[in-house]
Amino acid sequence: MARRKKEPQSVHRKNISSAAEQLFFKKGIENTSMNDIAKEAGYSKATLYVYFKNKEELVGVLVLESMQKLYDYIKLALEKSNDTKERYREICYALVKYQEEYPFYFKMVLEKLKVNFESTHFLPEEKETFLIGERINDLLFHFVKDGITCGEIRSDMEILPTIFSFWGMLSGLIQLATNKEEYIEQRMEKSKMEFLSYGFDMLYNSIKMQGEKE
Amino acid sequence: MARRKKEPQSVHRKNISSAAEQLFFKKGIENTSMNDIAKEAGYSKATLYVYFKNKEELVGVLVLESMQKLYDYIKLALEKSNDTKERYREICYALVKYQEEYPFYFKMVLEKLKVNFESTHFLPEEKETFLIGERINDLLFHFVKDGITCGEIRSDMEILPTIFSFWGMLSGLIQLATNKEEYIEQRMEKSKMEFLSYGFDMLYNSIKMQGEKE
Amino acid sequence: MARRKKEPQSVHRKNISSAAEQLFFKKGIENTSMNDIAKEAGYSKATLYVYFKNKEELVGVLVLESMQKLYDYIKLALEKSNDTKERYREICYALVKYQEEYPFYFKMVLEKLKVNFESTHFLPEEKETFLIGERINDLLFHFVKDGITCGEIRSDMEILPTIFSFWGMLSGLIQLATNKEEYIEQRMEKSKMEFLSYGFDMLYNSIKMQGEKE
Amino acid sequence: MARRKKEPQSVHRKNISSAAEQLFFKKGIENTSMNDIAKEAGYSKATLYVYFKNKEELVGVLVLESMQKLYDYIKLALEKSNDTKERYREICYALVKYQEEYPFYFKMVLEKLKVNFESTHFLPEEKETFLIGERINDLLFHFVKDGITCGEIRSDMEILPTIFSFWGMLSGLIQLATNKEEYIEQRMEKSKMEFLSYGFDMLYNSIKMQGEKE
DNA sequence: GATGAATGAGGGTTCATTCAT
DNA sequence: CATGAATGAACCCTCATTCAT
Repeated sequence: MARRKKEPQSVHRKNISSAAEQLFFKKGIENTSMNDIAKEAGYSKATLYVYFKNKEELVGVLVLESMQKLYDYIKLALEKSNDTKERYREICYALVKYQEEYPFYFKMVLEKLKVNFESTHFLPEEKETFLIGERINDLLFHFVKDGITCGEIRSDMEILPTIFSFWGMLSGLIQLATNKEEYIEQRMEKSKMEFLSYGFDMLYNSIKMQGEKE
Repeated sequence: MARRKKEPQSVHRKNISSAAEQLFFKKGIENTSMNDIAKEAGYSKATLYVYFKNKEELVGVLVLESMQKLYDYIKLALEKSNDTKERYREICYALVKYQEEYPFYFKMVLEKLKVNFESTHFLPEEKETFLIGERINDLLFHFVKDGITCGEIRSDMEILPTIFSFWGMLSGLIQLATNKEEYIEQRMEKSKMEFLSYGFDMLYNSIKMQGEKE
Repeated sequence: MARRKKEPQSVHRKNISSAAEQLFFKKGIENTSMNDIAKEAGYSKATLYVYFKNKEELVGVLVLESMQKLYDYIKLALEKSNDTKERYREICYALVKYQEEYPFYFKMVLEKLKVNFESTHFLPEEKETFLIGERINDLLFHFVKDGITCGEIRSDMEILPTIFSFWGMLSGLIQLATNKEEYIEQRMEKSKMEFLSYGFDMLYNSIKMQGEKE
Repeated sequence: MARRKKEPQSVHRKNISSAAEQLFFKKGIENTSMNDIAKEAGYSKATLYVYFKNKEELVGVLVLESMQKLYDYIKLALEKSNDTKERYREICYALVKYQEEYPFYFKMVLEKLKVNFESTHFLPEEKETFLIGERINDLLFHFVKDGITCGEIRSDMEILPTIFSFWGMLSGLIQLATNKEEYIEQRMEKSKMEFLSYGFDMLYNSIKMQGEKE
């Protein structure tokens, strides 16, 4: 078999992680074996272990990448407008986009990633993932704060619990919309996006300064 | 080994599914092998396949059973009060209780329910359970409708999308609260239940008739 | 593939352990894979794990068996005569026979079997193995004691250290004779057994009551 | 990475074998991978194969080196005294020291030396080491002969078989003492060295000229 | 000469499932 | 009907070794 050209490490890591990503997307993480990934990437199984310590690290890197992307999406969303409601919507759409690109990571963010402060054996990726998570929180924190400052969001909100509630609710909503898309279309005659819009708007009411006209 | 007394199929199915349920709760579905279940139930591994086509079907039946329980919880919750807000809260607590008892099914409800109900062969006495999801929807439908009728819920809500949004959001919220319990406690100095209460209340605002004082 | 007839468990265990024994004999324990054993025994690899928890247990059982055999050999050796020297020789021959049948266990007895009193996770086999070891010690203890009593062995010997020294020395001698057989034949013009006899006799002098004529 | 300065082969071989030796000592031969060695030595894995045909050869060279050291130890031991018993003891201690420094090589010497010296390609400066085993034998040969000459060792001994028997017995004894150290301490209330002394002395009796008072 | 890159072959182990009895 | 017995296929991972550059 022809030996590979000398390319920077990163290229191979990218090749592998891209293959993995695709398969994870198609079949889920658990149902994707290192064998599958190797085949998809065009490497031998053993080679995978040259570039990644193990499957966990591979997943970790992918999660990290996805969170970075999520951060970018949200940052961009916030820059699109100064209007709070507008910005809120953009964030929601950012989340939808994110979950369409990284459906399993989306799930993981909700499930697995139990942040373990004590755990001493953080993988480097986990540490970074955690930090990006915090930065995303910051972004949202300021978004809510600004909204309160300019009188568009109720002033009696506690910011942190609000952010977290939104996290949980929005991701739950998006996930349900995705998984039950067909059912929704049949029963409500709404497309997934229409349904989501409805849900997003509904949720916004819960924080909107009362008396304000939409 | 002495042959088992001839007992109705349903008894064996129950024995097996009960054992499975216990193990699923303790170790999760993926980490419970058919072997484990057989041992716990006191049957031979092969016998499991007499009563269930495969692991998937076994899971399917359990999911259904859990939904029956959820139905009961919600029904009970609605009977506790006539006040809409009160009833809403009771529903939320019912969901929390349900997810604590059946954490994995809860997850599955949100995920693409892999269990293929069509191909599962139910016993006659199990068949009726099949429509359980719809009955839960009915319950909620009437709850919202009643709330609108008596002026406690905004009249411009579309009931079905509202119900579904709540499903997604509440389950997302509960799941996040469960998985990030520790984090929440450290960052917000709120217990899981306090955090959830905050979230539940927040969400209620989104459907509450405006102008109403809480 | 034709299903096996229903035979008692023990038959299969025996089949497997026999195959393993043969392979261990030919290639050593480390170089024998579960795959090899399965093939040799005519079972599938997975079947091995039906009858043995893992490779370690398989080895453990074989070691136990071999020690049982060693015990039998020594017991028999001691019954062959009343003369101390004669009995000593028989013991030596028993050891030779044992090492020819179980060369790798012989090695293990010297190396691996660090008796670990503290270790709580004794495999059952390990416990039994340990006990058989003790019984073998008993046998030898009485042999030496008897020899002293009837004035054929020096009375100033400390029995336990003597036994242990003999264990180490005899096994070392036998092992060397086995591994260097060719070399011995070329350089000394002695067969392995002749060489061993020389060594055995030499060692006997070290405990023989002085002044006694051989 | 900067290419290495051009240094004589022997330097690289030494670097590599030193690294290997350290690791072998720490983790055993089997548990030390070529990867480990490369890292420890600061070379690339592939480079190891420039200087050594394979792992086996690397081990072979190390074994040889260790035998050189053993030779030195024994030579030194013999020079310490003129008294036969004294010299015998020093030899024993030399062996103990050797086995503590090179535990695995010690084992290999007793086992069927798998290292194929014939097919190993030695550097010129390593070639001379090849006959080291014979030279050790010579040393011992003269020791016994001298002992006989001065009437301290029984004159009816055959020298070569005696030497070999000692080899086997002493190494067996030392190995057992090492592996069963804990057991010995508990059962005999002797330290490893005390036990060994007892065994060494016992064995000496077997060659000592009778009638001699110790 | 030195190495980065790659891999074939194999390690032990688990598990859902099947089938003759 | 119930099961003991058996297995194929897969799992993640490791390692000594090779070869083009």
